[in-house]
Amino acid sequence: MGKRDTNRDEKRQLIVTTARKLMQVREVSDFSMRTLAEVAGVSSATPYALFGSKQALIAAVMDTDFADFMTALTAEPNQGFDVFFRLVDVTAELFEKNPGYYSTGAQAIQATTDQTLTSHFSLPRHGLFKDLVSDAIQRGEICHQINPDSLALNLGHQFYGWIQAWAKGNITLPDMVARTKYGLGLGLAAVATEASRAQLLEQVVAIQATLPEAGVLKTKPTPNKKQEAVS
Amino acid sequence: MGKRDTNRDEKRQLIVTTARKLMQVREVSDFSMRTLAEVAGVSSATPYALFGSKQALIAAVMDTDFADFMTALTAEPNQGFDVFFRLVDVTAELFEKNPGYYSTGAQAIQATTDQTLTSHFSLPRHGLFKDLVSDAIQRGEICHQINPDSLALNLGHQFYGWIQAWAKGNITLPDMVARTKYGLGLGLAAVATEASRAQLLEQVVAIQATLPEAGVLKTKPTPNKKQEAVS
DNA sequence: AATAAAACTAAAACGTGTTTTAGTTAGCTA
DNA sequence: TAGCTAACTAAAACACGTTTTAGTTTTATT
Repeated sequence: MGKRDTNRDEKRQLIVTTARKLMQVREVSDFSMRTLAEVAGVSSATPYALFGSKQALIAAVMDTDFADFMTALTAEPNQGFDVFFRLVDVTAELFEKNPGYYSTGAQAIQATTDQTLTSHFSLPRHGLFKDLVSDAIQRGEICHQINPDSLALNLGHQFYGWIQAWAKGNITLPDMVARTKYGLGLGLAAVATEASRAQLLEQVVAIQATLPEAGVLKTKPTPNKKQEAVS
Repeated sequence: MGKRDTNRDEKRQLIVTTARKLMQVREVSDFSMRTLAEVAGVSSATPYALFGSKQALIAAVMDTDFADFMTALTAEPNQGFDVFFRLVDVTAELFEKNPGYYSTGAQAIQATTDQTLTSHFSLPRHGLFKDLVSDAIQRGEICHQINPDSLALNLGHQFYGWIQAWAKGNITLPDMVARTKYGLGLGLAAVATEASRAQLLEQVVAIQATLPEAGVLKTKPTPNKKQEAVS
């Protein structure tokens, strides 16, 4: 690798690092490409030359932490259905440490129409779910008619959806945990073999008791930004 | 209602109608507030005075069709678990008639951070699901420990998520139907009483057979918009 | 009819993401 | 060392959503 490439990589790193800092200061909107360029001491055209778009840049930022994310997820002992629930807990713990960061990232990922970006994140997550499902099938906890791919996709879909709801501020983090566990619990209970099923349903009903009513959604009044004329 | 209000309502109607026309011409981006104002023969400030934001306007547009949507959904005979599956079919049929329109609308609804707008759409849908679940409980098809509110929210969440995936172009319409039915089928099978459960699982497995592999996601190459210098 | 209030307009402005242009720097190669 | 090329810069520009300003019309009230 020549020095040219090295310099480019260093600049990429610099921009990614700066972007991460900006993403962590809570307010999602406090992060424009112009201020990023200014803070990083770089032309505002450079991030576009190096990453292509704001979303691609954010993806690159999150990518650096993604390894940590995956190891945090897979570090858990892998036995029984509880591993799915622990997955949710671990994710929530991670989010709690850096809410602004993950919220910004999740929203950016979801806002993009670039398929490569989304699959870049969805595929590893899907792989993890698929492995967990396959293991459960082999342990005889899930009936063998089930295609790991299809089930994993459904579980991942639910997970992802509630994460997005949290990122948008529609639900709190504990709520996200409960609703995700509820969804995963249902999906698993449906295909669980008789032995595991009863216990799973018991857990689901227990979670259900902690859920707030759906009607109680946070609602703000219509944003009426017209201020009255000051006489 | 005085003439002032009448005029305002007429102007609202005019803008909504024009907006719907623009939304139907397929390309989501072919719809800027400036062109809308121009086509409607109205100042570009007027839609903001009357609706507040682009998203609110789109919500208003979709609102006019929402009644049709709900009647189309509820027109189906309400018996057995099949009603949930028919719900998905009816939605897909509606989407197929006007893909650009519903796709634009769904994306706009999802992009907004305005809670009132989202709940405006999620609440009636949630109500429908809740009613269906309650009915199923009373018919003894779903065990009575289940809280209709919680289950309905989960089913609606899955439904909504796959609709969004379709609106973003991540999956095809038949795929949306299959994956949604798969998800609903699982959720219902989990809580179905013994009698209904076997049949439901059979249907789920049948749907599963039609699902494409998760790995086969549409992927485009990274958007490399740099064109080469023309010598 | 006179006046106040509201609705609407045209036009400019702001802050975005993004692209383009033209010029400069820095590394590589002959 | 000389020259080529990729990388970078500064600055302007574009289109967008949105807001503001100031002026004009329309309606309701007295």
